[in-house]
Amino acid sequence: MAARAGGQGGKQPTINDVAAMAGVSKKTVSRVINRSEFISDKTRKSVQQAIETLGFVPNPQARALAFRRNFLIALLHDNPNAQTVLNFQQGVLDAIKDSDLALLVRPVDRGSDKLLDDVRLFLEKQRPIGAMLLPPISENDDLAKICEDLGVRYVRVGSAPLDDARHCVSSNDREVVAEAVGKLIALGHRRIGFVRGPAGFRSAAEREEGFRAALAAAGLSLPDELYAPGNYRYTAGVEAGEAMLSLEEPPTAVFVSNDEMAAGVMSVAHGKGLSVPADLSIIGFDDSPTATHIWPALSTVRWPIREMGSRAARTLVADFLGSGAKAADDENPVMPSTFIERQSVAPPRG
Amino acid sequence: MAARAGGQGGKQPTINDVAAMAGVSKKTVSRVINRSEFISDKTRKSVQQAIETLGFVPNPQARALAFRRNFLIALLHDNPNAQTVLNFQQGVLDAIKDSDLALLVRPVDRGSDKLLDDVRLFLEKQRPIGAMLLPPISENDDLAKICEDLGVRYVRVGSAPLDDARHCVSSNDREVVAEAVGKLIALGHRRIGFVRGPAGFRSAAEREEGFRAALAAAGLSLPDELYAPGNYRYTAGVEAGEAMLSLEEPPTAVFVSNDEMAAGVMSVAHGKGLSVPADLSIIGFDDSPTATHIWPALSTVRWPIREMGSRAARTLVADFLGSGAKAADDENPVMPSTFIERQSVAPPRG
DNA sequence: CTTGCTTTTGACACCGGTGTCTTTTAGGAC
DNA sequence: GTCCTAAAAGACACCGGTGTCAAAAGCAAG
Repeated sequence: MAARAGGQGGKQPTINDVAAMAGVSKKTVSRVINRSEFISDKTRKSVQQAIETLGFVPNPQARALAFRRNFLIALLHDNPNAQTVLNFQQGVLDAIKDSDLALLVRPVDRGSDKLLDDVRLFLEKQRPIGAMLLPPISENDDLAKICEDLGVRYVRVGSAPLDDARHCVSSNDREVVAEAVGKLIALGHRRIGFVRGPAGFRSAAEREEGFRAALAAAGLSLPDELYAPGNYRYTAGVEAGEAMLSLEEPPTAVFVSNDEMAAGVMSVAHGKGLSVPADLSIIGFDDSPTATHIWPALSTVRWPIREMGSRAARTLVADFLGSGAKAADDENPVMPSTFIERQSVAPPRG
Repeated sequence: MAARAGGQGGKQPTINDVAAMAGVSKKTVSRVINRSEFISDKTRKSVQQAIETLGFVPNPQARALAFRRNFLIALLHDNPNAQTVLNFQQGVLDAIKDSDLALLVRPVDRGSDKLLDDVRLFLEKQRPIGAMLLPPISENDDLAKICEDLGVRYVRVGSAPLDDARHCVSSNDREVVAEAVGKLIALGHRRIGFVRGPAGFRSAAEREEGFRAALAAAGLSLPDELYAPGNYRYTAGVEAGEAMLSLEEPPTAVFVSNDEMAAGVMSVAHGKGLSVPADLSIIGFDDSPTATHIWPALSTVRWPIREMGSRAARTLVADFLGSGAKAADDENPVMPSTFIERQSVAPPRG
């Protein structure tokens, strides 16, 4: 009973059915499907008519076999953060929902020494038309090279340009961080702490550079005790907060490299009876849901990850469809991050 | 240059290469790949040897075409919450990472009147071996029926059993909520507010029933002003909090149907200068990252979504592999949620 | 050494499309 | 009307596997 229900005979119509109905060869139908230009309008119309009538949908597996390419986009990530991945996914799906592409998700383990082999095998098997690399694995040049070798288009997502425009979508973390920190300085803050992201992450480095640039521009320095390492996790924020807020002369403001760690710093402040923002101003990064869920709502930098997802997908699709589609080159691959002011920033006391 | 790099001749070995090397027919190789039992040990070994030597990996597209089935698992969801979806994904991936299945993600729009057609078309095209339905769309019986019709195995995920054990993985929200609320009562709370999830969500109904059961067991009633509708979003929590905490006689504790809304209620409390938990105890649901990011850390019910993902995937795989694999039936399809005590609960004042 | 099974293996068509190359058709020039 | 060329359509192999059914091989019994 199962799998045999439905229309006439219970099977999907195939290209042969369409060909028979339109009175042409299957190759001609194939040409219509693939929008070949060597076809007369008359034939095209009658074939389209038949396709319509039968409700024909080309079988993707067969096409994949013949094309030696699957109509899929692969998303490779090492889950830096659930929200980031899902927002990105959402952006990708926004972009491909009207194409007949589907999204294949593949988490990988950047720590594994089999990383490269895993990815290569995965791409060889699935043969997607394109792959998207999320940070931090987007920073791995070997992965990009594998894609190149395998003829899989790819786009790398990062906090700063990682590759040429065809292969990269990035944000401008550095500038925006500098801008945000500039505002703290303008408010009168002089002792400003910094909590860094994990070593080896380009985003962490970019944010640090933005931070330092802002200090430098104002002639301020960053004492060692106001600099904390971190790993983008809540607990690192807690540790950094505990260290800095126990100082004899604690900072009046902190820039924290992501929202999750910022939440950790804020918890410590609350725990010590400090008022945010009156006693301590905090700025985070990402504009994750956490930023608005905590109290007071966190001033942060909105990272346009969903838009980057759409953009990355459009780049792949345009590239795949060839010159016909609007080339991606005329779009700027740098998507602006923006500083969002909420309630966690105020002038320093006194 | 691209796509032609690599080993000898630059192409993947095919089943024919293996057959030639082992001196058998391709059908025999196919039998080895598919673990057919009608094969002599001697032949099997020599074929496996050849497969090994050549590094042969069967082409999934070709198999999909011949099998009329893709080696994919589809995840259908209507993004109830990013964290939920991603955790579930993670669970699925834990379970399938050693099989040669891949995960296809498909968000759908439950509001759309084309929902059923969309899903049907998607499944007809992709022909995954199985599909997983996340709440709230898992509650839609028509979707399950479509899977059934198309011969796609499916698993529905929910807050209570939605289907028979082969087709469902669920948690026991009701009991655990009752348990959690029971603890509030045991601490001495008598005026306990409730913030509900969206209408039409089974999880919302289950949690409400658990809540009411706990009150009933203690002989307490739920006055109208302590009952707030909600939609699982932060802002709904804020609204509910504003309404309840402006009452002349505000509740001393609230059970909120998810963490995100609980964060909203907590913000309002902070804004009104109320201390949590001294003035107001709050319990949430989900154990999302938000629960630990806010201050004070939220007591909540941990919803085992990742485990449910693994379990759902294992059910599909076992079903697919047939009787050979451990049948799913001997596992209990109800995964226990657990109450987690953190800092947002205390006895009522005075 | 046959005979009669059962177990293994192979030949060949087929899944549903696309690539290549050939043939047919359509048009324009003469 | 004939010839030539470009555009359109078709024939057929092929992508890399699996299903079906027939043939070959293995083996116990006669």
